[in-house]
Amino acid sequence: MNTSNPIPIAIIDDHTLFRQGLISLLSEFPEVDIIFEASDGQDMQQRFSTARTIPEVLLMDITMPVMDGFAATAWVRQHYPDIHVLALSMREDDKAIIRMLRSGAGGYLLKESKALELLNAIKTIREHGHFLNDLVTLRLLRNLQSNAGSGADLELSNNELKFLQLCCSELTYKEIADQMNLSPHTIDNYRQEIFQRFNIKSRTGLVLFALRNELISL
Amino acid sequence: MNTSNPIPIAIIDDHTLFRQGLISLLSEFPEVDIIFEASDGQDMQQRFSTARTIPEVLLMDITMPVMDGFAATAWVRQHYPDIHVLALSMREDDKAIIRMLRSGAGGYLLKESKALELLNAIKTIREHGHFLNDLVTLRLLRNLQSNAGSGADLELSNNELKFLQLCCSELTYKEIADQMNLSPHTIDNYRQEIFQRFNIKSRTGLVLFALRNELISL
DNA sequence: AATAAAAAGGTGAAAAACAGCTTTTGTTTT
DNA sequence: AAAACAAAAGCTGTTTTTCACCTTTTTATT
Repeated sequence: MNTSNPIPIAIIDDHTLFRQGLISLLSEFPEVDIIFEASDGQDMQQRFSTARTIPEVLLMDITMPVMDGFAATAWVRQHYPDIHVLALSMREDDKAIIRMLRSGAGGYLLKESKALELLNAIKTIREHGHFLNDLVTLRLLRNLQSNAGSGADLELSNNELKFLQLCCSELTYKEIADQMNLSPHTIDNYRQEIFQRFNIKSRTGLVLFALRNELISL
Repeated sequence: MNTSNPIPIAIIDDHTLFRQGLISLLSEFPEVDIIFEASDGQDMQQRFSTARTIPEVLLMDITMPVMDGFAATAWVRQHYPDIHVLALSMREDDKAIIRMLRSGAGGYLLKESKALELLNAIKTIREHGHFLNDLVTLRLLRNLQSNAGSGADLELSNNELKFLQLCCSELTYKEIADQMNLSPHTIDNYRQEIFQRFNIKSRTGLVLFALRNELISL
């Protein structure tokens, strides 16, 4: 059946140039048939409601305006469980990959991949529901290991969060205590608690931690 | 002459899929002729040394490993002043646009543009040396206005930069001194100097400063 | 009443912040 | 080539902040 009829796919990406390029590139392969393209998740939803035929594999970008790849993937997987999503992004950070897989993507491919890799991924994902390359398996493993080690996924009380946010400034701990209407000792308790919970050793570490976990925005 | 012979161009972008897509897309237009493609600035330099013909317009990405778009553009403009560079990126922040233009790019196009816009930009830039769309002119204006206000652009020596980057860690100043093979006193000089030059009052402030000015990446 | 969690307290050592001064090195000026 | 100058590197202190460890009080939970 693989050779008989082409795989119907769709492309969701906000970069027109990339989208058009991909279409042009894939049109050379008879194995795939592009049903539609969309510029973001919301756009995609509309295409679904009007499309005559429905794709089997979606090539999904992450960063998009209005409705991003995470939300779009989750929506598709909920409403069309038979459709498989192949994430296609330039981001290669753990957070993006993990979250995309958690949202229901069956595979993750970097935009720096080659055309044949993409084609292979599309075929594999249609047949098996997932496409696992080194990139993905490595990140999954790393995620598991880091989760097993530290255990806790950052749960912070309101005060701890506020404290961390105020740490990302030139305020001294004493001044932070003032701002929060608490004793400096209490602040010191927060500090110490967070230090050991997340293996942090300095105020600088606190700032980096807050930043990396997007607790504050620059 | 525009219609007689096609414009020789080259594509420098680390994302293979994007590159190939673009080639496939542009090959439909007889107005352009793709001489070569490269995955980053260094790769591009090699192509230049081996290429039979030389392109007139370069489609240049910014974020690339080894040698990025800024450096690559500066190199091209210095060694081949007749070649025009059209920046092709997803980044639309002032900093990237301004810096790319300063490096010698004649125009700046987002990857979310349409194919015809790209074609138009290529033609314009070949003929006039620059392609100024709303995106670019707006940023240029804004940059001018903001520069009139603040004035100072952060100039940092190599050591100061390295120092600032190392500050964004849990290393103590003494450890930073070790890493840089310098006396702690010298490190203290750097610190003091930067403190007063940029009105910073604490190590935390240094971290935030480095981050906001994109001296380091998380 | 027992328990757990949050807040407040104290002490001492290490690191960071700040001030002031000298020497070396490299560049421009004359 | 000497003088002048600026930038980088080095040194000696003092004060403040940060950090670690431990105890007590208060507040909420069961």
